[in-house]
Amino acid sequence: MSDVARLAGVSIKTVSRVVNDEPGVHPGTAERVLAAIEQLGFRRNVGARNLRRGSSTGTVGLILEDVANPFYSLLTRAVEEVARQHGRLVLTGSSDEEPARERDLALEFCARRVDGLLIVPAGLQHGYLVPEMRAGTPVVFLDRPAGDVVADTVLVDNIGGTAEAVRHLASFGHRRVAFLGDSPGIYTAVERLRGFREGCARAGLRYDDDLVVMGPPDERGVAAALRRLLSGPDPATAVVAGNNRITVHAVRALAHRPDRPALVGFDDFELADLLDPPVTVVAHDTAALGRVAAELLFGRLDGDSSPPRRVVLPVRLVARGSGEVRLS
Amino acid sequence: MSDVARLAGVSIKTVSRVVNDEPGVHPGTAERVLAAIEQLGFRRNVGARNLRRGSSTGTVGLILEDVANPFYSLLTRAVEEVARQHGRLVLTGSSDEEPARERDLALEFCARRVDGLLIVPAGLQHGYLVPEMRAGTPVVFLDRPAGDVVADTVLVDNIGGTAEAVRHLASFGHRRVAFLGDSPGIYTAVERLRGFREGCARAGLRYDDDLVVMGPPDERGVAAALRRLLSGPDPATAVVAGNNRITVHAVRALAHRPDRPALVGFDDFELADLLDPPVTVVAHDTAALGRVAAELLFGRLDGDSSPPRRVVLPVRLVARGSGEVRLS
DNA sequence: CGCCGCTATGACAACGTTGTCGGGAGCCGG
DNA sequence: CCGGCTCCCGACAACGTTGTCATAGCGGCG
Repeated sequence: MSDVARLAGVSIKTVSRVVNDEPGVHPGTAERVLAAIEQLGFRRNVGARNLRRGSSTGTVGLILEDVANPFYSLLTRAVEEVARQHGRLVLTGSSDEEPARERDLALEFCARRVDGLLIVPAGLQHGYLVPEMRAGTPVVFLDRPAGDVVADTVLVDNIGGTAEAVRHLASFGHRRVAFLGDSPGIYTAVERLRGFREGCARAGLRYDDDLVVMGPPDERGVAAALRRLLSGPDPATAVVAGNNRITVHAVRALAHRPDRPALVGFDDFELADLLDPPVTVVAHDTAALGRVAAELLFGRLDGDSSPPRRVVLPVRLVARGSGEVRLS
Repeated sequence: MSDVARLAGVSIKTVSRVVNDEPGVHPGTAERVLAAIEQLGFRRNVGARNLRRGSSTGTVGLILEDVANPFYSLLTRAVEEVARQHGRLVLTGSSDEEPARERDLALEFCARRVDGLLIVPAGLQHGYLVPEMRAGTPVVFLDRPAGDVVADTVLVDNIGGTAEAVRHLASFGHRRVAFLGDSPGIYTAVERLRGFREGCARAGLRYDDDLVVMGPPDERGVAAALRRLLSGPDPATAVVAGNNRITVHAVRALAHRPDRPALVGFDDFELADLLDPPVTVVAHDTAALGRVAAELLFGRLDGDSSPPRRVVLPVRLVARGSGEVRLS
């Protein structure tokens, strides 16, 4: 900036005025300054500006499990869009479901003075955020609530969704319905399992521990679980898959089996309608999840200081075929 | 920081020393300072630190077309991973294929003094980056080269890939092969069209303008194009789809047609193997694209000042069924 | 006992920017 | 001719941090 000032023959304060479109600069002077800026390729240092003004850094942080997962990438895009409307940039980070990594990312973001944080929690301990929140950084949790801090939270109707999936399957005559869930450390996995039990109870199915498998959604694990669930004297005739990864792995594992069970997946996914059979899912508006969370965050940044809100977005069962297998 | 100093009964400089693990602080003093830091929830302001030290901001910028597209989200994840290994955070932004938006994002990133930029170019003019690059911000272009600046670039073998797709289809007897490409303003679309023509020439097929449709990859457009290509007196019997979006839309449009053409898509995508028929694609290592680009960038940051490199990653045809329809 | 050197600490300036304030030049009216 | 006003502009401090340098205290050694 001082280079620009020297070249234009003015003080740096005048350069600052021009850069900020402040009034009270002679047009001719402004022109000289702009020419100097152009010539030197000057770009204002936003960091220094924020330091001096004590103002917003114009960034928000987004922490999720894995951007490569289409569910989260949709969410990322939605957040980015709202951020753009509010003139903010987005710092993203994948936690890989590791609480320590989530924590490191969040604290790094805070050290960079993000205006706010959007977090898909990887664990249940978020006390580390308390000082930051007290210092004025709003935090919104997405998809899962935090274990031990009160803050805005946006969820989908996990319980209602899986319960509905069970009801749907039971209405086609299934009595042996299995549940394939993510690791029991994950909130949504536990909630969906709860919904599953609730659905069983309502449909008058006997809940059977042997029909539940919880674990990380890798291809081999899902395939092995399915082999077990579909064998034995009293095999499952229908499966509820607990999230998009598990559903996809299940579809792949079942592709060449003659005795395919009925299948309903949680989370919609691209091409579900083109598989054979098309996959019935409990769908929700993923983009809305991100959008609502981001809008809550920006509401806080705009001064909304009402008590923390918990928003639960509805789900709906999309019947496509894989879940409508009538038990003979 | 001065609050911490006051509480610990030391000067801010000593606090700074403690925060930075500098030697020469009495253990007892350090302990008092750490206690004060803990009590006040103090977190160092990285912005101020970078300002003073004139050092790296510890962030890199990534600009691509749309994170929600699985191709780009894979790429994002790969970049993030490399960045993490180098202790950097990633600022992301979607350009939506609009040059102005790409430019705004890039300049915002530069104003925030990112250490480097990774860009999937949305247009052909990148002169706006010259001052930044001269000022020392390394830039690496991914997936497409920049129009008018020389910089590191990582591409996939677009020409070889489509040429191979045509060769493959021709080997099954197809003579009327169509090409469905993205908008002609996009580098990869043009390159892949070139590869298509080259493939036609090598396979002894007559190149026919009527068999080429270029345009934005929306569902309706792709469906309409396919209707046209597959009708008339001399319809196409095989189709090369120019990218993952187009392939997916094509699969959907063709799903319920009796006269399905053979299909080869560019870019692999999840579930391609489970569709009916499984989709033959020209695959490449998307994560490697991001990884190599990011590594090039960090190489520059580590002082590599060799001439700009252009890396072209190989592709390979994955035959799954949709492309192996022998013409009767 | 005086000087050296080492340890632990603080005062100060500077990073790039902007808010505050003060002042010079020009103009007007009295 | 002078007071006051407006228009432009610059000097200076401050944001939170760290590099440089100075210094007080203290033990050891000749």
